[in-house]
Amino acid sequence: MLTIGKLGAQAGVKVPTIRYYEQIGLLPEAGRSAGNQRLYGRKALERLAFIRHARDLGFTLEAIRDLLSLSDNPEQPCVAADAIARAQLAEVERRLARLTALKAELERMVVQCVGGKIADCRVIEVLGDHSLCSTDHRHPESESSP
Amino acid sequence: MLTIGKLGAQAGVKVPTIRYYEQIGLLPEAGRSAGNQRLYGRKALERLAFIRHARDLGFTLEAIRDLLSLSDNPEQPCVAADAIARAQLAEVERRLARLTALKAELERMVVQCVGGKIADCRVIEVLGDHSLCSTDHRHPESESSP
DNA sequence: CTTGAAGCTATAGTTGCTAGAGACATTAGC
DNA sequence: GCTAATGTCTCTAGCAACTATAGCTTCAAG
Repeated sequence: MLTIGKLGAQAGVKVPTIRYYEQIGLLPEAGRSAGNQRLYGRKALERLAFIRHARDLGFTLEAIRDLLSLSDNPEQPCVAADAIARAQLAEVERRLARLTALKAELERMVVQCVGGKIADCRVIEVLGDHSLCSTDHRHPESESSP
Repeated sequence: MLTIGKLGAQAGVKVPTIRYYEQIGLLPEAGRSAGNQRLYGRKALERLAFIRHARDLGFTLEAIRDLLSLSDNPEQPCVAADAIARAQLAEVERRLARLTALKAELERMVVQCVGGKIADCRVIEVLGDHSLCSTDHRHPESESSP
């Protein structure tokens, strides 16, 4: 049996994060020791490693919740899991495209900066005037995690 | 003079977001009409467009705060602005590298899925066992906005 | 003059954690 | 056996960067 600290160390997840996952129902409530400390077995470790790995791959907690409930029913068809993974892949591809455009624009910006006064600075100037941009990097369509 | 709605429409920023920017001090407090409604001039529009553009390029509000105060002092040297832009470029490049690795892993995952039962699903299996991965996509080093 | 859109304030919710306070449990060294 | 150092407990609040809601007032068109 593992205490929460050992579990976290083995799975690569911080202790408060584990408690948070329990709180939102991603992990089942752990058994407790005589002194009220959480104790975990191998199954909990596997489940937490699954979550950690999926987070590393950028899945949201909501998607992970679905994937976990799928993995809890091994007899069901796997189309749903496949769909979640494909959606995540599509999301990653959209972000890649967007970041590539941003990179190009930022490069243009810093390359043009010749290092004089702010009044002559291309960085400030370009930020103030979108028409100086080459690509259309508007409409952020959510850039967030991850 | 523009009402907050017109300003938002012109700059491509939602009305509550403008009020939020004012609240956190990114925009100065706007003048008010007789009926206590905010009124904006050309300068406010330029400043908001600057913010919007920088957000589109992924700068944090904190970085934008710095860029704005730089642009308010046009006689200062522009190294600071350049540094902020370069830092943002480096950040974008790190995210690109990471997303590229994620994309490869996700592709491997979905390609291997043959569509049977969950018990045989590669997606679930790979998520449960990191050693099945080809790349080391661990240590997220903050994937967040944008 | 009325109606509907747009504005106002203030508060709470989102995602995925992270940090802190103050109290109890466990373990290592002596 | 004792003490000190960790580790764990609960609870609350905070982060970014907004978004949404409620309940009100003001404005512009017909």
